[in-house]
Amino acid sequence: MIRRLSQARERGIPEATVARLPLYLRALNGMAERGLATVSSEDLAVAAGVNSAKLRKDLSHLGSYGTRGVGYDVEYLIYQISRELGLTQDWAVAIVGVGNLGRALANYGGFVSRGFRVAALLDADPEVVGDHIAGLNVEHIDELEAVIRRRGVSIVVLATPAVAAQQVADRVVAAGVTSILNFAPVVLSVPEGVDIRKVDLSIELQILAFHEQRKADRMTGGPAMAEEWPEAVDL
Amino acid sequence: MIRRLSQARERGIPEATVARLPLYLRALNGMAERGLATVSSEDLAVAAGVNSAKLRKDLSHLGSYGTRGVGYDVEYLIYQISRELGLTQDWAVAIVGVGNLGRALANYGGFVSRGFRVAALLDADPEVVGDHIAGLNVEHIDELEAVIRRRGVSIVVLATPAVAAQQVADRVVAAGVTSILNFAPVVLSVPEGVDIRKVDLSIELQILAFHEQRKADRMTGGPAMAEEWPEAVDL
DNA sequence: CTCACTTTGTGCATCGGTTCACAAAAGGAC
DNA sequence: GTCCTTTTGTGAACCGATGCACAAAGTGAG
Repeated sequence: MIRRLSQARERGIPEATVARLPLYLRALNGMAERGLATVSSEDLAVAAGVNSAKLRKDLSHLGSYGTRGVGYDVEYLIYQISRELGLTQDWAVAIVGVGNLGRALANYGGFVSRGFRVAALLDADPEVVGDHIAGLNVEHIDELEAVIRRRGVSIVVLATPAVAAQQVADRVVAAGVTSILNFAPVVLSVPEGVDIRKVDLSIELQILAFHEQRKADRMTGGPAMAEEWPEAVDL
Repeated sequence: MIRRLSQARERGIPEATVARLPLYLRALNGMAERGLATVSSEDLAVAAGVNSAKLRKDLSHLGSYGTRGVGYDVEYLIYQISRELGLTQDWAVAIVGVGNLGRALANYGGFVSRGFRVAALLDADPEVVGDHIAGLNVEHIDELEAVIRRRGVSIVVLATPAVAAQQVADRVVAAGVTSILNFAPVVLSVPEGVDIRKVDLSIELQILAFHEQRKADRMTGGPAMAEEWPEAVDL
């Protein structure tokens, strides 16, 4: 089963594909646990909640890892996707901000799943510094740069209040980190080359509300035609 | 300042635009607090972290609310976006699953921001049922349908373990809810017409890891050419 | 070997979204 | 009023992603 670097592999996997690979990986892991040896694009697509043509095109960007008439070898595909995502190595993650959310993240099992290890918890509040959470000692934010350096942290999760986020981000970037997962509801500004992903609960809710309103409007026959300012509006 | 339903407004705002409106809204609220009366597309775009052409096109889907040579009236635009997103009404949200994450969400201030109200907390564990969190009594999951009905819940946040998520989703949908925000790492299957948004910490990390690896590869001059199975791989 | 069947990998048309670049509109100076 | 400056709103080119539909590649039966 020798494979060469096919024409499809010369670097450059579409962003949309990258975002779906973890989904495939999760579905495949479930299948491996249930003892399946091979899987068709159709079955895997259903498990991952996408259509099979898209799945095949996605996988084709990694290489030609399927067998026509048979499907994909589950273990082999798990390995290839893991390698492509960089999960065959160990990533040290630091969580900054140990409020409710930070605590939840630290304890979140799936976090540590494959390849990731929470290596540090940091906070500015002397009240929580020193606490033991998920087997880790909460350290003071002053230690940020030292901790990043000493433990080889390459991904930082920001779970601070909104006002502190940019400041922490600046320090983290200055310390050489180029991957940030931001839970604070602010638009971070970082230099070229630093990747930021944002998770924003409030935005997700607002998008849902938009569609929910749409559905309600459709029932009652269009919106209430209130295009203008209402007579009294609280500013 | 009379405005008619311009040609642009006949229903149908692009999904990508909807996803950015909350961002604009947040930036505008900050500006309103700082007392700004009007704002140019350029300034607002910078504050929201997008480019100004995109911002103008997005806003043009809502109607023609700017003034050439001047910009947008901050308060008026806040009102229009809020109305479009359905934030002028009050949405009752139920959180199912009061583990670390559910607790964090219940206490999350920005959650209640504008238009949203946490109306119920539910869990299956008798140990946590009855607890008081964020001013609410945690109720037993058996009460799910009754609570949804009685309190007019229209958006449900799933923060349950993965194995329970689909089951809860089914019940929630059967109870008439058509908007779900899912934090459980599973692909939910729901009938047509039900909107699901998914927040998945582990997937976000994996995407970051992919890019981080890319950056590292670029430094060291390409990947290690390990196309094949390694000699020994733990399966 | 041949034939029937399965399933991958991909060329191609299509679609939605982004960006450029500019005409049209508004305001202010005089 | 005219002219100049600012800034919006949008047509049009572009770009990436999606999905169809099918040839190519593999399996298995006879």
